[in-house]
Amino acid sequence: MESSHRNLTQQVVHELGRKIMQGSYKVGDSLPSEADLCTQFDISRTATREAVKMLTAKGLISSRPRQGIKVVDSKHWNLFDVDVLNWILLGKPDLYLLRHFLQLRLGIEPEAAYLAAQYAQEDELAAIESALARMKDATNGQDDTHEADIEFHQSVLSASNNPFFIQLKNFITTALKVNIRFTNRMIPVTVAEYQAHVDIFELIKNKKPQAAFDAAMITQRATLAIVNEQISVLENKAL
Amino acid sequence: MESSHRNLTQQVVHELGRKIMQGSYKVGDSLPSEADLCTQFDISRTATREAVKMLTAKGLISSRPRQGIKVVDSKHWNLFDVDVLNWILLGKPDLYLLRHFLQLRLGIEPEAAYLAAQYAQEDELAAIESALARMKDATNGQDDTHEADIEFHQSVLSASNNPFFIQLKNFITTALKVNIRFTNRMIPVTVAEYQAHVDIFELIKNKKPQAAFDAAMITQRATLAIVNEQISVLENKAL
DNA sequence: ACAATAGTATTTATAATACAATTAAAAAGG
DNA sequence: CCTTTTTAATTGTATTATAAATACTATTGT
Repeated sequence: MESSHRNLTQQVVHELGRKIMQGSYKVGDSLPSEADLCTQFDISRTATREAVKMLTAKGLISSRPRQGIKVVDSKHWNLFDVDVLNWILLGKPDLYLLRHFLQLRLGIEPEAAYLAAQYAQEDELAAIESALARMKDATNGQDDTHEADIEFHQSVLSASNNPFFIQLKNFITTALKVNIRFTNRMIPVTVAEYQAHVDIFELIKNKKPQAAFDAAMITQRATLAIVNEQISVLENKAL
Repeated sequence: MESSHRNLTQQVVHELGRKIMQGSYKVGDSLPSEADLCTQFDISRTATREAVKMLTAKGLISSRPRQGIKVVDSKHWNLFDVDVLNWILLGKPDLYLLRHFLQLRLGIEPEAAYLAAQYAQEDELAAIESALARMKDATNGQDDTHEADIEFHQSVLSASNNPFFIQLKNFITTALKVNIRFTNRMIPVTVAEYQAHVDIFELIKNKKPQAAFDAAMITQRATLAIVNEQISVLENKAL
């Protein structure tokens, strides 16, 4: 038990949530009944039921008398919930999932840059700049590459001053982590990548929404194109 | 009680969730203790605790011994949860909220159209076309204007074949409903609006991703510009 | 044989009670 | 004044009992 600092309910939520998102329990499958879960986890019905309710609240399962506890259709899953996203990450993300993440990032991030260029306050600009400084250090191996990258994208979302974009920080963070799994480079951020980020920041700072949008869009489309290419190579090999 | 068909826990979840999103309980405020909630709703601790756990799972509250039950910072709220969105709708959405909704729609919908143009299957195209037919009927007063509009936007998201975009159907639906509150026209869809939707559909059907993206983007930017104008009129009046 | 009805058993829903664990705040001690 | 200890408030967990919902089965009437 690496996570005994959390209470019983939370541990069970985590365990069951993980299994559902990993596919151990598939859509339509029944989970063990309350009684069985109690014995399996060796906990009271109280804790079990509270865990079931939390997973129900996240849209993963339903629970009705006589029918039992079932995994509901994935269209009901709250994919933007921070826990659900982490459980996705604990699974085995494939290239198709990475593509899905990138496709939505393509929708969100250029527009976030646009809004940041319109609405960013001084302190929010400073936060982006601070992330950039960490990225520069990372090119010299003095800071963590991936963390700095994540911080940059998060700070742009914050600067949008839109609560919906801010809520999507979880999503973007997870998307970046999935990306890291695949690129899997231990090498530092390249100078070119760093410069692309600096360019976006400058456009935000100088209040050029459309230019910031375009700059973000171009780099995102390029990344997506690479993944699309990888997928078609893979699919041609499979024939 | 208009909603006694739901079980006790769900009723309490709804009641408390609504109050939080309406601002009756503000960020940082304490909710009544478990014991007080039991007496207020005249239910057992079991039902109360399960409701608290569900709201915790949706990121609205935290619950710790001695500290009690508190509304957490709004950046933790799962704003894309279908219940949370409905509670937002039950509040008093203002123009700023409408703008926030439109800003994210601007990110999502053009890209959804782009993906639909790439990946839509026959049946998904048929679904979009069916929504368009309802919109056309609506221009003649033979169908509900707003429902048909919502169906159109939902069917485009479905056609993206991306689970994240599909999950955002709740969000878009709520955004459209908020929009309806403000435009508040009982008049049928205008021919121009209908034609704009037809154009996007044609571009999706003919697999022109970039053109579909641009067409969706243009209409969305126009809508947002109107709201921005309304807000600046309002703010100038307030001086 | 078939359909409608009633009965049965399984599972979750709710309640009530007891005690444990946590922790913020008060009290005690230096 | 600062640190430590105690206290009390609140949630966390367990147990037991009963109610409600509902899928399945059996019965009954035609």
